[in-house]
Amino acid sequence: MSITAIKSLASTSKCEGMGELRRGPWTLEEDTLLVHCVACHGEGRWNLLARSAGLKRTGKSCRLRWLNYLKPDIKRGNLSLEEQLLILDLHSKWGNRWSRIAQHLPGRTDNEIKNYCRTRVQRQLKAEAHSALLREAVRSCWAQNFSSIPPPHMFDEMPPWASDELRGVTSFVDRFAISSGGGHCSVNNAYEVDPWNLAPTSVLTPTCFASEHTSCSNNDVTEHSSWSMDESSDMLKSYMSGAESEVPFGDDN
DNA sequence: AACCGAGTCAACCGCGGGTCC
DNA sequence: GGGACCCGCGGTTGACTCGGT
Repeated sequence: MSITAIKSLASTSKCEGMGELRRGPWTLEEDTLLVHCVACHGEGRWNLLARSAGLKRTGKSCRLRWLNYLKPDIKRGNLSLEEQLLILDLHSKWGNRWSRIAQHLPGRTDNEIKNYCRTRVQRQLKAEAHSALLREAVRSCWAQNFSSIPPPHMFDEMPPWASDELRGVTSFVDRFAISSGGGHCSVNNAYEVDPWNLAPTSVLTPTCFASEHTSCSNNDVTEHSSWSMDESSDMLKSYMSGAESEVPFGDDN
């Protein structure tokens, strides 16, 4: 297709009246036109480039389209584990400096990394909400079965006065949370699948404890795919009685 | 088959910094 | 010095897809 033909297409497609700027998704014709113009004139001077190409787009829009989608060395597809770990690492160092992080991941754009992290953060927040749900459910379970022992803060930050017994239960809850994470994921294989799942509160299944029957399972307890509320409280009781080994899952760490 | 909610991702917006006149 | 313009960054939006019901 000649450049004239492309220009003609771009100027007539869905755009009435000269001077009106097009918005929304880019058409194939616009993409082709932009690629051609960048090949001729190079990157930069985006407003000028947009005008000279006859594109009814802002320079900004052209730049974004080129950098995030049309540039030849853009990588497509899922992020590899190495890339995910690198993002995790760099994000912990630099925070939301997406472009800076992107510089260390050849072929990945800041937009892509930003979207990736946002998705993870949302997932994390949800998981934390689920975690709160679990804590509340266990709290309620506790209230029914261990009413003689005050439960109020046992799943929050441990107060100085907390007994070793209470600390032990917190440990139990934490281990439960980790072990039940991601449906069928132990901590180890969750890490292999997705390093962001390493955060201890990020791996709860939503239905754990929240419904009448739990649906927790993990690699260590394949035989225990369904625990009732009673069974859960039994587990708490046996744990409290010092029979830690009876808790039906091992230490994933 | 239709609907709905969650997840994904391309694109837009606002702002700040740099440069040029 | 300051106004206009350009560029890049990070935040946000909205369309689309897909899986579950």
